[in-house]
Amino acid sequence: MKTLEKILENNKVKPTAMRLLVLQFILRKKTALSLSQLENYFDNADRTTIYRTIKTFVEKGLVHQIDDGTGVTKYALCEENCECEIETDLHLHFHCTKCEETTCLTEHKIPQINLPEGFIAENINLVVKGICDKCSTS
Amino acid sequence: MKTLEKILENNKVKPTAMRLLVLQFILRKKTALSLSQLENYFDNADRTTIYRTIKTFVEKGLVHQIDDGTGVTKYALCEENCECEIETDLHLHFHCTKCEETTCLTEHKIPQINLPEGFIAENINLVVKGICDKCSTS
DNA sequence: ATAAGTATTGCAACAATAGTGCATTAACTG
DNA sequence: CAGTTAATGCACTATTGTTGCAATACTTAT
Repeated sequence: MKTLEKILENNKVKPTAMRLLVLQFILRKKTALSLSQLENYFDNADRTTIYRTIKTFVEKGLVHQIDDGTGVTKYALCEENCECEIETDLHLHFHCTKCEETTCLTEHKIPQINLPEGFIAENINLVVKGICDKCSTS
Repeated sequence: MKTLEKILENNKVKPTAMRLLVLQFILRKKTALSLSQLENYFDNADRTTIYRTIKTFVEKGLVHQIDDGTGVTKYALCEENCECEIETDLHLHFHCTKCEETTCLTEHKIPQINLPEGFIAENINLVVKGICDKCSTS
């Protein structure tokens, strides 16, 4: 069990108070979260600080950015040794239309995609929308 | 060769001047386009009218909406008898990072995706980013 | 310990996109 | 032609994402 400080230091991010709080919040949440969720939670903190905190986390490879098709960028913790940017490691994301939560399905890699002649793939984003496990059983 | 009016009428959209112009523009473009592209092209037309025109087209199944990961919604013509909303008909979209155009790869269907227990898929969005055929050969 | 430099934070803006409410105009129907 | 319905234009508003700059806090060399 690593401390929050350790996690930040391992990713070469200086552990400031705000960063520790944001990291703690992300760690607790199982699903991906948006900037506005963070803003609401830390309602006495500055919007810009949260924005830049999360940007730092993304740059340093602590969290990855998710475009789940809602028009709002979501963020979720990277797995250890996660190589989000490498094509073969790309997993798919699930957005529940009922609870509106976005989940990383890290075990579900994106299948091989064939493109027409001349098209060169650099990055793939696959988002499935529907009802998540929690919502389908309740 | 259908007239513009016919296309609109077939989709139960009243053919107004603006709608005909917008449809003509969409038909000419091979790639998906954004609202701001339409706004720039019809620079003397009202933004709201264009906005509502395209919304009408989406509702009536004339065009489909594409989330290409740029944060800006794109629109492209549906194929004849296109059933965009039906899972089996979903094709993938390609966004070129060089020319920034988004293309429908209608021939490339989305492969079967396996989800964990309890997850129910309703819709799938697959966007590949990279270099398109035109940009890779020039 | 202190001065100088660097990193972080907070505040105030701005821009783009998406969307709504309402009045006006155009089109359609009896 | 009057009355109704649909479409348009204008004026806003909200949200998200983003930047510039000043104020603080943190580090490091002297």
